[in-house]
Amino acid sequence: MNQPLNTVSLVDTAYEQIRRRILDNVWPPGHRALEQEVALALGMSRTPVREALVRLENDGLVEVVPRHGMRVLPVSPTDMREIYEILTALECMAAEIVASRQPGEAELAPLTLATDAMEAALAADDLDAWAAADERFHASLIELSGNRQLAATVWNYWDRAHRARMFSLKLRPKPLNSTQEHRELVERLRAGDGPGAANVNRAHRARASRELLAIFERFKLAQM
Amino acid sequence: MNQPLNTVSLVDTAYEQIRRRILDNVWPPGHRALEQEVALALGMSRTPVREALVRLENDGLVEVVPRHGMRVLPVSPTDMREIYEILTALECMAAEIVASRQPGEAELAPLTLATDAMEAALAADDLDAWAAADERFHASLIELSGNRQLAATVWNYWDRAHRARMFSLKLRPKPLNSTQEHRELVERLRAGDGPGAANVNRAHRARASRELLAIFERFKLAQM
DNA sequence: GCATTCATTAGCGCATGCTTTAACGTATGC
DNA sequence: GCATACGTTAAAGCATGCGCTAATGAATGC
Repeated sequence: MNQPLNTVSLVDTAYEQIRRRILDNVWPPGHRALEQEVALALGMSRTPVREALVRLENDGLVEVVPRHGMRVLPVSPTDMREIYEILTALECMAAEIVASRQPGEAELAPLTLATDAMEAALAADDLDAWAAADERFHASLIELSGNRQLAATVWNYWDRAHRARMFSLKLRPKPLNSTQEHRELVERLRAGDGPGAANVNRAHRARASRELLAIFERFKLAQM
Repeated sequence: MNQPLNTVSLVDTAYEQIRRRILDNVWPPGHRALEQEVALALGMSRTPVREALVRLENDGLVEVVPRHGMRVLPVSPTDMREIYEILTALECMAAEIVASRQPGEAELAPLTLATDAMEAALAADDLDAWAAADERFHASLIELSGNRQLAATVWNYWDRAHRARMFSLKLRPKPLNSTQEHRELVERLRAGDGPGAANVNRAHRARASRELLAIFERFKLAQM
């Protein structure tokens, strides 16, 4: 049994399926499953599942313990702090790179559009749409940097923090400051002010990180 | 055949062995080998080799192409630039974190010792020792940050850049500025000056990166 | 000679099976 | 009752085998 012409390998489907279940909290942090069970659930043999688990372990989403199968890893407050430090550093670097390129309006359009969408979503009280637009903003910034490896690393850490972010979305105060901070960042980018852009973004991330961690502590989401 | 009590798994040994061969340039960039060949070379079956290759591909060291086995990935000048941007961002963040902790002399000792060792190696004209000490300096700084995920990411990118760094070592001018820059960085850390430490480190990295890329271009190490 | 078709082959995706051994329950001793 | 020893079980590490298919080269047509 091999993958026909234009179908993906079982390893890839296993990887995607397991990843989705984890990110969507279908398999919440702490969830355990034996290789055999996963294989059964996905309708394949243990071999491709094992390979997918190797990748997911590498991504920091699961842990594989020899006689106990896989375990979906929780994200502790410490993990979140560490991840946000990394994301802050990388995003500031991205902002500096973009600013030093003196981007034109065409390049900056995705950023302003995403910010507009955030404002609209906030007005419509649609938190999910707000989160999606916010994500688009930051994704666009990263992509504008042109650094593909940086992008790959950022996506990976975003995945790790995804569940916690989604969870906090409903618990935190309305994200009223973000749009203004985004507009300031775009302004710095437009002006070609690298250090300024980095500083605005650092402050933005520091605030968001502080708020998120506060919620974490308050709701004891140590098992998230 | 299974791993007895305190021996590592074949997957782990395969991973380490292949990684070593790549980093030590025994298998240079572009080197290709079929799964079966690798398995034979390491005295095991294809299964553990496949799993090791998945990890190595994730690390960005090799590429696996279905009918052509693994291929050791070259590091292009673009890759190097991207990697150095990432390393700069993460190391500056580490420096800021360390500085903000107001580290005592005991904590800073590994940094000063490594810098001393660099100076001694330079006086003795021992480039390998210099590189090892330089690596120790940067490793200590990262570890002092206490951010384990940041450290893991940095190690990974270091691996990627390792071969190019080793190669350039013999081609570049004597690294005379580094020790002084390191001492300035330690001074900023000691003073608890986070932004200052980050700036010093940024300049340090920017210079090193510039020099390395210049060598790259000059010697057309596109296949490194 | 160059393109196209076809036959051959071998590389690998995946399933399966074997073996080891850690985990757990049970029994025994104190 | 608690600890220790022992037998049982099943999870997973790894080897192997099967079948598919892409790659290669030969054969044919132009």
